[in-house]
Amino acid sequence: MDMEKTLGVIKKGLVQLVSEEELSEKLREERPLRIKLGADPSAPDIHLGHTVVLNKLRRFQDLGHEVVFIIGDFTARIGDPSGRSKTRKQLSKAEVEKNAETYKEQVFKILDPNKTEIRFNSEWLDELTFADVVRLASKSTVAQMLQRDDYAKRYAAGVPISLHEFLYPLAQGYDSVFIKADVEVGGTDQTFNLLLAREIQRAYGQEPQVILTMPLLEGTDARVVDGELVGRKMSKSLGNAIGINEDPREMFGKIMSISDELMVRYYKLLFERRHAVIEDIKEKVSFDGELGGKPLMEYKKDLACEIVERFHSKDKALDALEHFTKVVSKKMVPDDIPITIVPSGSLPLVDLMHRHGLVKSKSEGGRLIRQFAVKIDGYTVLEDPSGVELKPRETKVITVDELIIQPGETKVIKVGKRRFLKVRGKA
RNA sequence: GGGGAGAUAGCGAAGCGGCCAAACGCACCAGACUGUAAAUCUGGCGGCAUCUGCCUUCGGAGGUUCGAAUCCUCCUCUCCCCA
Repeated sequence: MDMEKTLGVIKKGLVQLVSEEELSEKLREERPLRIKLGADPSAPDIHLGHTVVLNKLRRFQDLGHEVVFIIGDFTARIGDPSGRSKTRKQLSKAEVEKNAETYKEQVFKILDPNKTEIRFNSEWLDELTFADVVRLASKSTVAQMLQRDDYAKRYAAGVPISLHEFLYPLAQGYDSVFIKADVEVGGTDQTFNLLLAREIQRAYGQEPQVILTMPLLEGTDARVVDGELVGRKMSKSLGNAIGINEDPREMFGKIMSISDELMVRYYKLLFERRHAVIEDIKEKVSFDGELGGKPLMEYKKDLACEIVERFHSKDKALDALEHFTKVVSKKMVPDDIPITIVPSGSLPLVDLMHRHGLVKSKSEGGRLIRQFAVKIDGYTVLEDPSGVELKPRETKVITVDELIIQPGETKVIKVGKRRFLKVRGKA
């Protein structure tokens, strides 16, 4: 493959490249480059946001380069402050090890294991003496550290920054020195760390790594405000992430709940080759979803199917699609709810819901019944119809305090849209 | 070393002796509506009991009071200013 083409593949979809000249230089050496990827094992679930970077690494592997995957077991014990408003908690050694295992297993859903070298940074960071650390720290300044956005913000807002947090980017830079990284890829939130690593490498007499930053994938809660897509980055702790190991149906549902504009973004960042589709959808989004041909929702279903298929299987994707259509679109009861055997006779309903995890507390159960959120076999349950004015509704209404169930009889209790319990009376 | 400010439910933030299980916003849950588990609107959002009852909660430990998130003492932690 010629240089132009190779650069084209590498440059696709990235935000920043420092620098193209250095990269061409390295590529011309015609050796497998060492591409660094750092991972913090404090959040062991890889989500769609991570896959943007991982896909880029895979491209490098396909071009014959090797990925050095550094599990930051040492740095996890320090805590990475990236994009945080608070100091992260520190992990114990045992937790880190367990998380690292989970990480590896997931990362190879995308990366080629034969071209991946896995290292733990405690291997070299544990060896540093205090004098070494002081020397490393002298390579940077406080003013430099405060350039980093999240430090600056926290400092300005009076949110504490522990001194040890300044050591994190330094340690990460030292990782690059130790493994002799040629290239490092990260999200745009890592820009500071990536750049600092170049400085550190220089200070240690090494050729600085080329850095590539990828766009951050917005979380599922991103919305359009004044025509602009705004949203925080996908992150497990913000609760807006879709994990690649998540239950296929759950995954599917989460994708279906994203806004139309975000769908375009996902198509773009997760499936970089599908420009035609994107243009097609974009046009529809701007026309409010009704521009002949395929309805927008179908595109969203396609996206959901593709994503589920990528991380699970075609069968799982089809199952998730069917489940969604059934439960969400048609509001039907799924036919594969596990059956719970309960004593036959008369059972207090709220108790029953509580005991089998449909509601967090009995108080919540009572509230939900009052809000007409509980149905039994399709009939809405009313707590006390005598005092309540019945609104006309499509489903029939029954009054239940006690659920009466005969031996061998089966009933389905539904709470809200997607909490189900199938009970069968004990024979 | 000196001076000042602060710690409230998942988060942010009011309250500053009884009307406080504690305003409001976010998140979350439900209902309506929808192509959608989106947006919007409405309601809910400590637990147990269930016709206005009880128990746990406002950094921690004591104390004052008929009564404290609110006052006092000590402790722990944080921020700011000066040196």
